[in-house]
Amino acid sequence: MAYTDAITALSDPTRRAVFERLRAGPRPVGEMAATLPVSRPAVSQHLKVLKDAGLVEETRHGTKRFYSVRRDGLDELRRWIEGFWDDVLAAYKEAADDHDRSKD
Amino acid sequence: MAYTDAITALSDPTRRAVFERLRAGPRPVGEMAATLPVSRPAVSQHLKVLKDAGLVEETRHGTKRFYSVRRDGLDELRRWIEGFWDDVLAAYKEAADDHDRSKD
DNA sequence: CGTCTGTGTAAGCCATGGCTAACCGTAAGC
DNA sequence: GCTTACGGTTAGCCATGGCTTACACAGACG
Repeated sequence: MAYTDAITALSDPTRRAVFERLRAGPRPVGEMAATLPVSRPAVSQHLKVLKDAGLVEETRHGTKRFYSVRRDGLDELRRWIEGFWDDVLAAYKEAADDHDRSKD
Repeated sequence: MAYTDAITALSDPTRRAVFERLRAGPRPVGEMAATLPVSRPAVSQHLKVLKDAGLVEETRHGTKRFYSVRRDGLDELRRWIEGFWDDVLAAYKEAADDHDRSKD
């Protein structure tokens, strides 16, 4: 059920903004909070949710903590969508075949 | 910003359950509500959200309304994840390269 | 036309959860 | 050992939104 945690975590706009900050690589909390319209504790809370959802991981360097995207977490979500996508295409194709047969 | 609507719509468990019912093809509202733990109006409301998010489309047959997955909507979400995924891999590779260079 | 079937809509209740402010813990630098 | 920098945690407030019940509406059928 991990992909559901990922979707839930990414449903919040602020949390997506936090996550987007990690697109290009690891970032410390304070740096991200400085470019966001919410307080640092809020960012910290969002990072906790992202971490619990398996989308993010933490690396400590002294008193700083760098957060980065956890690729396995993102990949689970990716695979769910691919699977859904495949099923939808298959159902669509099957419906088209049925329609073709009905025309005989 | 359409993929954000898709993620927001899919963040609710019940709404995901509704959406999953459409994996294998079009379904009328009542049939879906019968296999879900919520009332029919609730399902109707969820379908409205999914429709507004571009994830679902409606086809009327007499008094019945068949809902089906709208492929364009799902594809937008798919592409966002693919793009994010590519960026993360690129950032990871770049970091590895930097690390290699620093070892000279 | 009446009625039954299938569904959307409106009002109101209540739980979830995101935000801030205040506080606590820990590593670094002197 | 103080102080400062960097962040996680808690308490409490308030908006969002999902659910049900009651109502409205359109097409099929006699």
